[in-house]
Amino acid sequence: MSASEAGVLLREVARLYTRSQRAAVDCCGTTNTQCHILTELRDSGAQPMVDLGQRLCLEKSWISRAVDSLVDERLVAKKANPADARSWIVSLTAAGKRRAEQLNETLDAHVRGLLSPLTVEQRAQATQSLQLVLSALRADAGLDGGRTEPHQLANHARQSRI
Amino acid sequence: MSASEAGVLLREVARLYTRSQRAAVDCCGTTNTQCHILTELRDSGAQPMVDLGQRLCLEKSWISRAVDSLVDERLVAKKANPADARSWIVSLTAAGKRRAEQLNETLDAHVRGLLSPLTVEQRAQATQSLQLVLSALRADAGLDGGRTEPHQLANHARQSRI
DNA sequence: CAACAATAGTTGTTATTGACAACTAAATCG
DNA sequence: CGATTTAGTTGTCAATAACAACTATTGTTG
Repeated sequence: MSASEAGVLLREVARLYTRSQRAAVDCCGTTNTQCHILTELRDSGAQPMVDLGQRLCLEKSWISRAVDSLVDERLVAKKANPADARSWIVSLTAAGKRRAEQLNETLDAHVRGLLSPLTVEQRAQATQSLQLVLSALRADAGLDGGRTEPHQLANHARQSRI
Repeated sequence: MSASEAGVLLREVARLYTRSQRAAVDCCGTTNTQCHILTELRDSGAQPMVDLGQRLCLEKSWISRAVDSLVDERLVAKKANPADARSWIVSLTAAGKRRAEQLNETLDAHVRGLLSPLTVEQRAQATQSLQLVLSALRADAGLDGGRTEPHQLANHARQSRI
């Protein structure tokens, strides 16, 4: 289990889970990222799009379109931000809240099913480890200046123009 | 850390790592999936496309195009299968082998960097857990009849040849 | 052996995820 | 006030992937 296999491991896990998850989410009539936004709004409350983008480490254009699609489905609402006329406050509608709950249950059930072959201890350990990996990924994606490469999300700082 | 958060956890890890990895792989001039195929060929040797698809849990059409793109780059070669005129044996070229090595080193280094904030024990635990999660995902994706949904990849009872 | 079903691979089409660039409008700072 | 930064929108592009329809072979069965 040398560290030299970690690359392949994470890669496979990410790829296969993304696929697996799509099927699970599908059944609620929602796509993966919509689902993310809903969850984020549920957990962090109403917020402008920039915040949403930063929290999810996603680009503003992507957020903009994803949010619009959710607005079309009446799952979220865009309200004018009294503090800044350029920005919208995005929030869950009642239907959005319901959908978010439903999605979360579905996804949790999905993962529970997925990990059901593991023992209780293994599952606990896996959850713990995933948490650590997630923190590391978050740090890499947005919060430090990613030595590996800039990535445009990792900076805000430099990259002013050009 | 109740199990009820596992859904969000895996989801985030998968999403963020996929993104993070793209940047790492990019620098070798290879895309994520090409990278997968190269690694698989390196690890399992020359094989027909069907096998490749089964091993990676990917659809034949996707494999077909991805392999073609690698052939265009002279990283893999398609040779007629003497045992079956319908199929090609896909193998790494010398350049492909080199690229596969390079990619693996790059990805491993990437993950090592990513997980460098963790302690040695945490990393070991994470690797172990990821392995378990991966097995679970593999089982879900292809090898059992996926109670969640069939998924069309779930149907290869035997691996006759090889 | 001929008819037919299954399999390998190709091609066309579609959807999702996401980045980047260019733009508008509003905010902030000197 | 003017220059710059920021929030969001829109357009375009690439990667990832599934599904369906098709060709060509292979395997099976009456």
